[in-house]
Amino acid sequence: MSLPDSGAARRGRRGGATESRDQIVDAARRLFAEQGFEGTSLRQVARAAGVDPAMIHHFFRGKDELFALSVELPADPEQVLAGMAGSDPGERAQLIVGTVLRLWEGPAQPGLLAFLRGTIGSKAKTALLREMVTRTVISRIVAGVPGTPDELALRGNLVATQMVGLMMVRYVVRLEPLASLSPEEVVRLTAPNVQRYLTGPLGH
Amino acid sequence: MSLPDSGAARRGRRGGATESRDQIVDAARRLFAEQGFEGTSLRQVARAAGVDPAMIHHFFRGKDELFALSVELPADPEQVLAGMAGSDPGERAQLIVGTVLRLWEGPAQPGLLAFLRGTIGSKAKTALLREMVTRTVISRIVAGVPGTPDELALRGNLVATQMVGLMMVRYVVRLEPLASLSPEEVVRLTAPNVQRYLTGPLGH
DNA sequence: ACCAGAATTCATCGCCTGATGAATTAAAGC
DNA sequence: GCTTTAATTCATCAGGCGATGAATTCTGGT
Repeated sequence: MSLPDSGAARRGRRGGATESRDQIVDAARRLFAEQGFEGTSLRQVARAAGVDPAMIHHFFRGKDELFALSVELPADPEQVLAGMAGSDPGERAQLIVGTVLRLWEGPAQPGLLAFLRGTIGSKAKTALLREMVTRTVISRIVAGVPGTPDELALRGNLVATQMVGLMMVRYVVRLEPLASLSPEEVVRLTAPNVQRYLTGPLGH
Repeated sequence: MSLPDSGAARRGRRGGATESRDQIVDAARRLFAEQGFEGTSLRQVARAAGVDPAMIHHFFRGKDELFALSVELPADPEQVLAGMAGSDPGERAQLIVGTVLRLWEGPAQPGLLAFLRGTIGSKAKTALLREMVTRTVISRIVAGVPGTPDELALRGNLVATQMVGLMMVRYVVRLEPLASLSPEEVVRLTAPNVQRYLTGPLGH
């Protein structure tokens, strides 16, 4: 008797390799990307991962830690932006757009979406985003570009408008036809304007 | 005995003019803008409005309706975009950027922020945003621009990247110095690139 | 073979959520 | 002044939330 596996999971450690932790992180990444931080419950994550909700607290300190780890960028910014500072400022736009697109087209996309959704959703978290973007991203993008510090800060902001807008429209809102274009075409279409912000004349 | 008004509000209708409904909407707009839809509870809204939580259900059908009404744009898109289709396409960029900035600098800002935070936070709601942007905004922006329909759709997308990016960087993330620039300067700096997307050559 | 420790589930806690219905009070209509 | 209607609060519901602690079962080291 006692049908061995009638749906309800048995208690205690499962047989075979242990992969629950990864499944939790994967499910969390996906759900955070779709619904944001507040919109996603730990029970939802556990259900999607095929796991008991208590497991999440076994592996992580709580929802915040799970979010931080799920959203952790697969490649750290310093590495992604390596080579930026050394490149020719006069041709850097293609590199910038290409790098951003390569990042988003790869496996980091769910994490990046989760990061955006979770971050933009609350005022407090956008402050962290601002710091991070200003210090680690923009500073590298304008490195080596001629101009006063004030001017470079402004040029960095302007480049950011175009890149942020591109990410939002292509990956978050997914407007067509832009969302379906090949990365090469997107670079071709947008890089010239990015280059003008970076090294062209400011204003009309 | 029975201290007449020791903090706790008495039951029944309040004296004087009735303004609770407006206070609820105002508080909701502010909180939705700061914390997004999921991150804001009705009890929080009621507390901020100085009102019992049940009032919200007295005036509105539920959280969704309150959100919809709080976030309702003070001016409808058709009115804001009036004159767009009739303007000279060769000089339209200044009008576009100026219109967007004027809208955001005015009293609509909290509502717009709430709309963005609430909308971007969830996948389902971005679908509605996409429809609305495509049908009522982009179609008007490219009206009268020469080109095939496919080309105009692409041009509209590209204009959207720049405008969305500008809104995100200036009003949501608030990068400096861009966030503190005068609207005129922002128009001067960004309109040329918008104009290229609208009527200039596509690609390098 | 044994045992320490990790993985997994269960039962439960206290709290907050959105929502409802009844009771109370003031305003408006007549 | 009486009656109807709207505004306001209270008490309460069922359900979901994040979290915790104990019980159970497997793995790995020795």
